[in-house]
Amino acid sequence: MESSFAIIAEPHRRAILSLLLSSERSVGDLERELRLSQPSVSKHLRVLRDAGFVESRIEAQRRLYRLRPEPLMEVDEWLIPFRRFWSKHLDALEQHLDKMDKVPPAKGRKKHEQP
Amino acid sequence: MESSFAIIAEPHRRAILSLLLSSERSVGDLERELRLSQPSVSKHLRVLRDAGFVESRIEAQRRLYRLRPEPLMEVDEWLIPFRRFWSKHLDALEQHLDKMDKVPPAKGRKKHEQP
DNA sequence: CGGGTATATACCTCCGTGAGTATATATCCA
DNA sequence: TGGATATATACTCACGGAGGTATATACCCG
Repeated sequence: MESSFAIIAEPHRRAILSLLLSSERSVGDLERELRLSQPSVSKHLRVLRDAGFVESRIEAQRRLYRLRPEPLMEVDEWLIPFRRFWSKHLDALEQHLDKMDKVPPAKGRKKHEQP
Repeated sequence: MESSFAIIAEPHRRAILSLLLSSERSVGDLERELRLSQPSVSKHLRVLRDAGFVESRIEAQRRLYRLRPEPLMEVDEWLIPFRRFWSKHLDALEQHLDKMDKVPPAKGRKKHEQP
């Protein structure tokens, strides 16, 4: 019951997902491409599969893993209000930076601003 | 130098970011809203600030924290190729959006708001 | 100045997790 | 059938991170 966010916090798992973007791969493929031990790859794939990020099909002794969209879509949806936020504020930010660029810091003296 | 993904893997930190969407808040505000000890809140804010997710301004003895857009934009960018991927799987997309839809299905196709 | 408030830091503990080695399971082929 | 290949699981270890308590720091106001 880990959140999708926790799942993709792991760099190797993000790498796996990115690799699977182009085509499905076997555990051995990923092992070589990630330069990680086979059990580690298998365990990451287990986590990803339990969370619905990937699914596998069997071909002979191999298991071919491929992407599934749903969990990352949840992450994408969590970002929606933040996208609204930064599209609202980016203009103001640019204006602000622009002003800082032209006007030297003339305001009241700056004290310790290191919280 | 933790990745933005690791930062937002922590549920309390995501909660902080969501709260800051509506308005800036002091540590005490967040402490009450999260029901977390003050030092824990401060530590999460420290992590968020070091990673650029928030910034603070001083008002009397309080520190008011507000959102900064950049780090979440990086996350958003990482998702771009995956969005392309799942837009190829329109069936699953429709299913998912239908499930998310609060309004009972109107006749025929529905339209979903999208930024 | 001194007491009250607000926040940050130090220190400790506990738990989860990622990595590795060794082993089990499964499938193919000669 | 037996050996080779491919993947999964069991077990262990070490490290980091999140939480709490206690304390330091900073600012306000009477």
